[in-house]
Amino acid sequence: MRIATWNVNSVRKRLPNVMGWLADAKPDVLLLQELKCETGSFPLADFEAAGWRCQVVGQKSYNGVALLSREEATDVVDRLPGGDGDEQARYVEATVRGIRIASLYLPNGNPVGTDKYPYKLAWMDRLKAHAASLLAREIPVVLGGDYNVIPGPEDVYDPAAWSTDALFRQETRAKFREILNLGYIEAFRALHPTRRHAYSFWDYQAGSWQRDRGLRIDHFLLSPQAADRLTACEIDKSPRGEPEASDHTAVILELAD
DNA sequence: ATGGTTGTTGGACAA
Repeated sequence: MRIATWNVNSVRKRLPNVMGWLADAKPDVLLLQELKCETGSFPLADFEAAGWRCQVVGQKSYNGVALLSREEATDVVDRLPGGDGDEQARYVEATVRGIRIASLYLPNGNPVGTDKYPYKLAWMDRLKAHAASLLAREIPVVLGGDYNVIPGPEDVYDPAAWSTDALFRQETRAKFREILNLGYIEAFRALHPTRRHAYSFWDYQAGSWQRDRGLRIDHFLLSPQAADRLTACEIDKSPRGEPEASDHTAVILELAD
C-alpha cells in the first residue's frame, strides 16, 4: 500500500501538476491539503475520470483537505472530534483496505501572540485525544498531512532563525512529541534517523527553493500495527521544481500488504 | 532589519 501526502496550495490551480505527478508516482492513496476551495468546487470529475474516489472536505478560500483512493473508502469522518463549532476544514479520515487513514492540515499558528497560536495548540490537543482513541482500536492507523511542525533542528535549514516561530518553538515540538509518546512513530525519521536537508516545504520567497532553505513539516504518524508494516518513507522533491509548483512537495509512505 | 512570493479574490489575509 502506497500512501502519499501533499499540500498542493490550491487544488484547482495545481490540477495539472497533481494529475501529472499521480500518473508517475502511482500511489494507492493521496492525501491532499490546502485545497482552497469549497467542496462543490473541487475538480471531482477530473479525478474520477482518472480513477480516483474522493473524500473532500472543502472551505471557501482557505484550508480544505481530501483523501483520494483507488479502492473504496468507508466510514468517512469529516472533522476532528472535540471542535465545538470549529468550522475550519482541516481533517478527513476513512478506512481503505483495513487501514484507518487521515489527511490533516494542522494550523500554522503564526503569528505567536495572536489567537492563532492557542488555536494551534488546542487543535493539537484534540488531535492527541483522537489519536489516543484510534490507538485503542489496535488497527493500522496512518495520520498523514501538513503538521506545520518542525520536529527537530535537523529538519530546518537555520534552527536559530526559527526558534520562536510557531512551527518550531519548544511548546509546539513538545506537543508533537506528546502525540508520538502515545505510541505513534513518525515514519520518515524512524527510517532515516540521521538524514539532513530532507525538506518537504520551501517558501516561495527569497529563493528558498534554489538555496535549499527548507523545512520538514509534512509527516506520517503510524500506530504500532501500521509501523510493523512500514517498508519505506521518502520525500519526492521532483514536483517542487516544476513550473507553477506548490510550496510543498509530496511525501510517500509504503506499507507491506 | 527588511523584503522577498503565491493564492484567493477583488482589499486584505494567510502562509
